[in-house]
Amino acid sequence: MTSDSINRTALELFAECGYDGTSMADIAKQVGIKKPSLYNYVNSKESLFLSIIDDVFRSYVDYVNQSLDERQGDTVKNQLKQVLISISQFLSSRHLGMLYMRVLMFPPLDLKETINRRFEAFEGETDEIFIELFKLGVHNQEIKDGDIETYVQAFYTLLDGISTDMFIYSQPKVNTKLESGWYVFWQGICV
Amino acid sequence: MTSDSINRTALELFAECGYDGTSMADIAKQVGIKKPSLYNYVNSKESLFLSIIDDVFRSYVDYVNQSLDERQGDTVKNQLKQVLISISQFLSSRHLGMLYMRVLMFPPLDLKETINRRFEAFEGETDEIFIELFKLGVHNQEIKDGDIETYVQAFYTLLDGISTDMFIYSQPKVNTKLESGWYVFWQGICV
DNA sequence: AAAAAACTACCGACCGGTTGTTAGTTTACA
DNA sequence: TGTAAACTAACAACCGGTCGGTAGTTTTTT
Repeated sequence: MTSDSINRTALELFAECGYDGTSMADIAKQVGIKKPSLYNYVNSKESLFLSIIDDVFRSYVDYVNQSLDERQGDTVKNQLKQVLISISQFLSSRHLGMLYMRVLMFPPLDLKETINRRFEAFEGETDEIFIELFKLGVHNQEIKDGDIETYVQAFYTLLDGISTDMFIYSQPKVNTKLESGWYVFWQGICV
Repeated sequence: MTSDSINRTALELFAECGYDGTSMADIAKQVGIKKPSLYNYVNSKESLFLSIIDDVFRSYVDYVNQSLDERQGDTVKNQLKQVLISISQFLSSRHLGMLYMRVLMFPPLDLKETINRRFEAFEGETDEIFIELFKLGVHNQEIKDGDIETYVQAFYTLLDGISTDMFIYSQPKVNTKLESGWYVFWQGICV
């Protein structure tokens, strides 16, 4: 389907070159049609971009949820580490992850507010999951009895750190950083 | 001086709108001159951008060095936390920090290699400092005797996480994350 | 001290090329 | 034959960058 091809290509180019760095002509060329033909499938560059952003956010949340489901029943330690690995995998699936981070940190200026609103709608979905997970860890006596909120925030920060590193350093370096960050984090909260 | 004003304005716009999102006309307008007059001070958009990037990298390294110098003789714990705070301050000076992160993570595609080369030239300058600091901490029996490289990498990851958060969350939220991240990190490595 | 030359700072007009987008027309398929 | 999807042609607006030229100041020469 041409429509799918347009979405795939737009995702790739927006991720790699940014919103301003991607022209409709670029997209059309890579799809294999002429620029005006795009408008049989798309209302505007802006709406194409926004619809793709929605897909990206949704994929992210789904990915986290799914990878946790698969490990349900496992130790909290293993579940948490699995999340770290899953998210680093999601982000390393180049285009999805790249666009996710790019748009979160540096959205095109005129779309900033729109994007922020859409992001916050997704953000809450993951919060609850982690709070429960850390509570369970404390209950199971895997994790030191302390302020849950502190643990969650520290975990998010670790997550953001690794996410960022994926775009700066090579894959092996990122793995080292993941292992190091996780090691110290777990030392910091385990009983 | 007009030349200074151009540099200040260009830094601001490149940071806020990105390379592709900033036109020479935009810069000129904000400086208060017409576009052709810009070219009395600047050879090209590209060279203007690269010279500003160099300034940004240099500022970053200088800032870290200076904030460490001021705390020399203090406990390693305090010195490390000071670095965290200093860098979050540097990054929160909106435009310098914003352009630093933007260019590191999502450089304009045609300048990617050039920028990477310039970054690596600066990167090494901070490495040595941290290794020595952690070694000192172990020697002073503030820090558990373990793999120094692991500690440094975990610290960098914490740093990157907080840096990233500055662009996603509000200042109070970032402070919470900094405190949480630091608390767990230090718990993870202290004796 | 006066005249000439050089320099600085700036601008309007313009270049070739690209941007997102529309209108009207042809092609392919059911 | 009708409909969907592709096309060509064109649009106004903007892009980075250059040109020739004009004031006003500074420096050099006579």
